[in-house]
Amino acid sequence: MSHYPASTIESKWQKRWEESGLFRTKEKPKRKYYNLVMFAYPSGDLHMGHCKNYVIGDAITRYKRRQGYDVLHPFGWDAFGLPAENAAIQRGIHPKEWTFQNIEISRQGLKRLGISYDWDREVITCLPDYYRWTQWMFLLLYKNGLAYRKEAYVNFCPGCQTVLANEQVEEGRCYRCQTLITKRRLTQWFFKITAYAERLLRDIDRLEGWPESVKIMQRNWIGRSEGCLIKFPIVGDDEELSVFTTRADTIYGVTFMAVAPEHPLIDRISDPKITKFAERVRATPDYLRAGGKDGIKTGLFAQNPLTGERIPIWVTDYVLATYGTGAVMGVPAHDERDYEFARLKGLPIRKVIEGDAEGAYTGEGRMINSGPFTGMDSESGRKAIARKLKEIGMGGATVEYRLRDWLISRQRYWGAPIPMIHCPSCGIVPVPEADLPVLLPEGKIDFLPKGRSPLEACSEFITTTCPKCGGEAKRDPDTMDTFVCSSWYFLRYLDPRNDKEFCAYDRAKDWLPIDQYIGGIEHATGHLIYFRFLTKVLYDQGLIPVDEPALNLFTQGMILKNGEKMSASRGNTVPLNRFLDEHGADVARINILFAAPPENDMEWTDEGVIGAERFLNRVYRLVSENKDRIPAEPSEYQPDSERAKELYIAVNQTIKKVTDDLDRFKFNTAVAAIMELVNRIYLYPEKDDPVFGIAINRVIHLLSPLAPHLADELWSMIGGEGFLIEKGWIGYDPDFLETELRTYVVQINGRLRGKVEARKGADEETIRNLALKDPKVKRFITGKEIVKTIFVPDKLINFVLR
RNA sequence: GCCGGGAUGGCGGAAUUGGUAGACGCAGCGGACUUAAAAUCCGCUUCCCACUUGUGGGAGUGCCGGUUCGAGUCCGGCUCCCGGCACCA
Repeated sequence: MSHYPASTIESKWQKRWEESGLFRTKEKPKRKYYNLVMFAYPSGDLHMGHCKNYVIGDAITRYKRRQGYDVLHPFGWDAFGLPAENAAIQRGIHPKEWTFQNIEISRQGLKRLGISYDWDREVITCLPDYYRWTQWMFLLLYKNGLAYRKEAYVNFCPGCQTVLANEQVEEGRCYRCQTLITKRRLTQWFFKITAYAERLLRDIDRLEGWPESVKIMQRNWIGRSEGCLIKFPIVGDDEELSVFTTRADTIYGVTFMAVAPEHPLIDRISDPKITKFAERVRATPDYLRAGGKDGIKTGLFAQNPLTGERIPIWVTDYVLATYGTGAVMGVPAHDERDYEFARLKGLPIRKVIEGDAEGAYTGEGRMINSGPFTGMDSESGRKAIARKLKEIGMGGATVEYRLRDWLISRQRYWGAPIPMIHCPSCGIVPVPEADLPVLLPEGKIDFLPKGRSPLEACSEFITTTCPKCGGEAKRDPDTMDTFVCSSWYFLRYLDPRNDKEFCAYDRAKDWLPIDQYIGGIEHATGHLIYFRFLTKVLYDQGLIPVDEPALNLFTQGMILKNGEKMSASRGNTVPLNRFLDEHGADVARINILFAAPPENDMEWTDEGVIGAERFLNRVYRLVSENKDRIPAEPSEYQPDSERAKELYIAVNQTIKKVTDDLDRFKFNTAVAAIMELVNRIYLYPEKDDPVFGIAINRVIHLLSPLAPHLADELWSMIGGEGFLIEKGWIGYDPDFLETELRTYVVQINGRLRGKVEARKGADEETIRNLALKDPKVKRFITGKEIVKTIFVPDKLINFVLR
């Protein structure tokens, strides 16, 4: 295949773009458009699998620029995190050095792809200039009671030797290394995201430009559940056992109480049999606990607050410590799990809701055996019982969420140190803001993970003085979850060199909210909740003007190779640099945009590359062979022949189609439309007809957001000035969108039987007469009666026969 | 199990509001150019049947049924695939 000189063209234009500062953001936007792609972990082996969101983001940026927006299109690096430390352990290279090498490689790759980032605003989360403000965020949350320390059973990854947030456990495994998660009882820092659960849930309704799937995932993740808190007094004790239930209407059917082995009540029992059982279950990973049913009597009894009945309390392995109160009321007749447990342990089963089912009847119905509530339906029974419980001070209606507080401590080195000091006399003291950043020590560190932070053994870091009393104290040895760094990076782009604030309010006002956010759907219940949370906190503090960060979200699919996600460990990557050497950036871009709708996963194939390359070659040839016939700035045009008019209409239709498609992220059909036009131009016989040159000129324009290097090259070949990104987006001539003559479909009983040509806007009579003249139609109609005629203007006529 | 999303030629996919199913690309077939090949350009290309060989007929968008003059599109029931959650009380 003869190639157009892609690499010459691409390096030439990349150099020119850079020299002219083409992608530098306007300081004061008039018509702002904040276009944000999720920043990246600098992995060092940049391959095609990484490129899809950059290519999409770039196409949108260039298109919006041409529509007259002042676009902010920044990029940065989510630069803290485990792989850097693992590299340090395996290869003896310092995480910082490894990270910066990778950033350099990746940045070059993105430049070679021709992505229009404003590199002046690059942020790198592992630089003190950045993590200083991550630490500042921590202190802000702390001051507002939203960062706190507690002892809890937490997810621990034996592979990474660190604790993890709920969002980082997938099917019982670590999201990074897939090691099975175990539980550990540790004192850790949490962010009180649950305080925002209701707002995070409610405001999902305002995210009109988000994919429905992401919104549903977030709603489920937050997991709002309306129910009732019920206090069961413990017999012979001042304490009560509180439970949460959505089925208060079944309270007369309680035959046992079940508590999680982590429940504080267990600590007060000294029976070694019970303690041993609880310990054993606690040590069992969640994934092994799931589904099982076992338990042991505590010997304690609770009292039903409505009936006064004595009910045995059991420790069980099936009650979750982390949901509700860590205890449930056991209603075997109406809950499958309680039923299973009761059958196993021979506990009584008491029906209190009418209804038939094998095992437990979990539906609603008329209440029976329920004292004064007997005869009510479930729903009114629940209300009445909640009211009653509230009246007697034993509970009442309440709302629970599945969402847990965000555990942000990590026992790793390569992260932002938690800016807290532990003083033997003053307790936990925050580092004064003026002392930020708390710098990560760069001396000799033993990175080998041991379940404790490597920083703990680094005395130059750990030993400090208490800001309050001046006495000797210790720093918190843990670093923050990298999702803390990534929950506010979109703000730093707005004011990246500010050393007084994380971002000046005016800058935030200029640019927020994000107009378009582009990234992977894998962040649906992690990053995309965290960054909404932090936005709300900052908004509540009056620090930014919006309480939702992004109005529109686009989640792109993955690029696959051989049906699998590209990754170095699978050995199925298409390395970026080699591909760019062989085919060029525009071929990569067109292939990515054309092969599948952007929200779908796409398979990277050699055949796809061939198609993209052939197309761009065809365009290049068209322009280079007809340079002198193509005007850079076409003047007013009126077609002077039927043929010319047809092509001119196709040109205008294509402009409209591509414009509409780009507005809706339908890059694949936009490319197809341009291909179609190019095919038509190739078939146009009269090369000296002005419409021929005009059509090619329009192709160059339409291609500019998608294959920008080639477009600028062709633009200069035809004598165009400057860069296409600076030109206004081309419009279409509404007078030439439709052909005068069109094909009307003739149907008989809804089946296609013929076609007739007629003028646009022809009336039913005309079409009917034409249709009835058609010999084929005639044949079908002969001997039958037309009982009804359906006429759709400009489209079809349908005869209903009997 | 629950909650989403999906199923269209040999393949990726298109069809904006119920109105010509299969745009565009790949692969395949045929032709032109060439000493030849590659590249390029042009044409054909859902399946089945018929013959007069370019025309006619039939079937067809996972399966079964419905609504409608007309269904890939709407409704009911199912099958399979993908994603999320998963003892959430």
